[in-house]
Amino acid sequence: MDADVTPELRADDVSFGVPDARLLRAIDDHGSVSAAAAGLGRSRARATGRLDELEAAFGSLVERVRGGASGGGTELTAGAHDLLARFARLQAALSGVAAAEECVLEGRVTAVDGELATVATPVGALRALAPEGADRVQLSIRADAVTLHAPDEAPPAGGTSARNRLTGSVRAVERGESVAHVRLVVDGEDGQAEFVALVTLESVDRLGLTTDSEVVATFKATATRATGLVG
Amino acid sequence: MDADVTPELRADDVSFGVPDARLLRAIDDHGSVSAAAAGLGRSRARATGRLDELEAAFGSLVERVRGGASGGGTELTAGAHDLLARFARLQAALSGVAAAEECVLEGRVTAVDGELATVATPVGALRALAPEGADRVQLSIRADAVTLHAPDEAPPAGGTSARNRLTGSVRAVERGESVAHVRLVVDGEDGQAEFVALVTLESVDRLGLTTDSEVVATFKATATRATGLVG
DNA sequence: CACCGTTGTATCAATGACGGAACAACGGAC
DNA sequence: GTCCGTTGTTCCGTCATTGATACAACGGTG
Repeated sequence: MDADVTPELRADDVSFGVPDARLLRAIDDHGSVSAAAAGLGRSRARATGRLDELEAAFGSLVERVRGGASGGGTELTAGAHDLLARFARLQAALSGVAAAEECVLEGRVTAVDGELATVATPVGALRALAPEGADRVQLSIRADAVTLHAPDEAPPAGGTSARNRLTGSVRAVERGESVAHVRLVVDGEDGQAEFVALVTLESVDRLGLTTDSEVVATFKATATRATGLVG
Repeated sequence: MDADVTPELRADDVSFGVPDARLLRAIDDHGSVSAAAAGLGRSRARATGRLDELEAAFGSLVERVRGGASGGGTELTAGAHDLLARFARLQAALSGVAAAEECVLEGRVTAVDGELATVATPVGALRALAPEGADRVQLSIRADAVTLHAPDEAPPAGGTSARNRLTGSVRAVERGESVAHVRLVVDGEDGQAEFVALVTLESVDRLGLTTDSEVVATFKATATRATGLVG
């Protein structure tokens, strides 16, 4: 089972999505709507109409010329480049999240302050963003949100904005080409949990992480999400 | 302009999305496909067919009974509950990312090691995950990925897996109900950048953050995304 | 037995999205 | 003037998706 995500940027009830980004990029490559549409296997009339629709919501995206030495053509505006850049950032961020490994913990909400909740879990009380009214929840802590520290150099609680902090031991270091998944075992009074952190190989080496190493893991409350559990 | 996201879980070329989650939840609420479909304004025949399709890909999701004291009915299996829980986690994580403020920096890739790149930016060299072949890039650093530290208590570079570290000063603290956006100004040799971190009010108070406070910001290379720039 | 309310199954019609096709117009080049 | 390759605009036919509808079957209840 894989997670997939379809990103969209919305303005005035019009959504800019993957096919739209493809169209703009093809226009940039070919210099015309005709060639772009043909290259994408789309009808030119539809592509033109879509550009009109997008422009009505997002502002000027293309400059179209009919006639001339080359017969005419279409170029992207700076606004289109900005929109494409923003879309690319969103897509990269969302794809990264969809692909990330996570540690899932069940827990009970014991205190609430606005959207922030304190959740009792097998490995202790953790802070997370939670929906209103949730009681029994699951916490998701993604591998790219977990920072690892050498135990004697971990930041003191009062000196950092990372509100969650656990001590555990390394169960495995799975090295990739330039990053590694570090799997931790954290023991608590009410149980045990396995965490995973995605860190650079440089961090693995600098921290001297190997099986059975002791390590401190920190992660932000504002990057930790709780969702309600039913059934 | 708002970012929107459509999450999906995929298995065997079948995608489980928002309408599917709605259907399962309605079945759980009503105890029958008939009532669920009616409540959602969908055709029962289609809902039944969709369940068949989803079960073929994701395994048993419902137990259906025809006849009986109540005429029959349908209940969710444990597998369905697990699927819904996973979908909820994915949706929460993606929605959080789509809604997060970001700091965007333009830069140039100066070194590459697998998917990890070193990028020269106005505020110095930063580490990020980058697509292959990118030269001129934009870095996106989300507010929920930035950890703030008191300058005298920031973790030393060798003792933490957070590979990016900058010193800046607080320009503004925008307090919400339980979390705050802390805006930082970071000066570099080649320019200046404004960062934003999303932290709890507790962190603001513990770190004593106020306008002009000096602060150290750290963020992981594996949570920092670079995307190519054109045009 | 009839009735109830559900599930199992099949069919029909409507709708929206889409590509294909075609005519008109433009501004250079020859 | 003709030709070229583009844009501007309109219309047609196809296809996938969907809700509505209807008959059959089930297992209790009275």
